[in-house]
Amino acid sequence: MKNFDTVSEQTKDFFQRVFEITRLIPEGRVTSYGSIAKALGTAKSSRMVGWAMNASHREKDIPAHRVVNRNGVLTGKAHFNPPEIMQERLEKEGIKVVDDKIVDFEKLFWDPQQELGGSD
DNA sequence: AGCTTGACTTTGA
DNA sequence: GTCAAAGCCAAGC
Repeated sequence: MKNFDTVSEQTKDFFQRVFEITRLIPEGRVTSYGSIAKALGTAKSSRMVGWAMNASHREKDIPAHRVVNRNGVLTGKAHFNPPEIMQERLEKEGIKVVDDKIVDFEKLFWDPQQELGGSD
């Protein structure tokens, strides 16, 4: 098991921001890597967000299962402890998942910028 | 120092 | 609508 202690300080800090937003995701809601990345101002590095989710395993309260790709597909399910956990947790929160895809994804989509910006 | 890989996104055909 | 390729940033070998 590799620790992310080898990553740069800047990257660690980046992870923390991703975790912070991921923790803000309400139950029954989901978001995409790109949206989180954009909320952080690094929309181009959506991969880095996914990478950060890998680091989320060393955290405990990171609802990484609420984070999917832009298609609403559970691309990262294979990276979970038991891969099936991701879908199970989503369904437990009231989210329907069919063929590793979230049903009504656009309706369940949660935009982090909406919370951070507070433009209401 | 250079090439490959990765929980992604966007654009072109 | 789907498929292929490029862009992107950092880590691993």
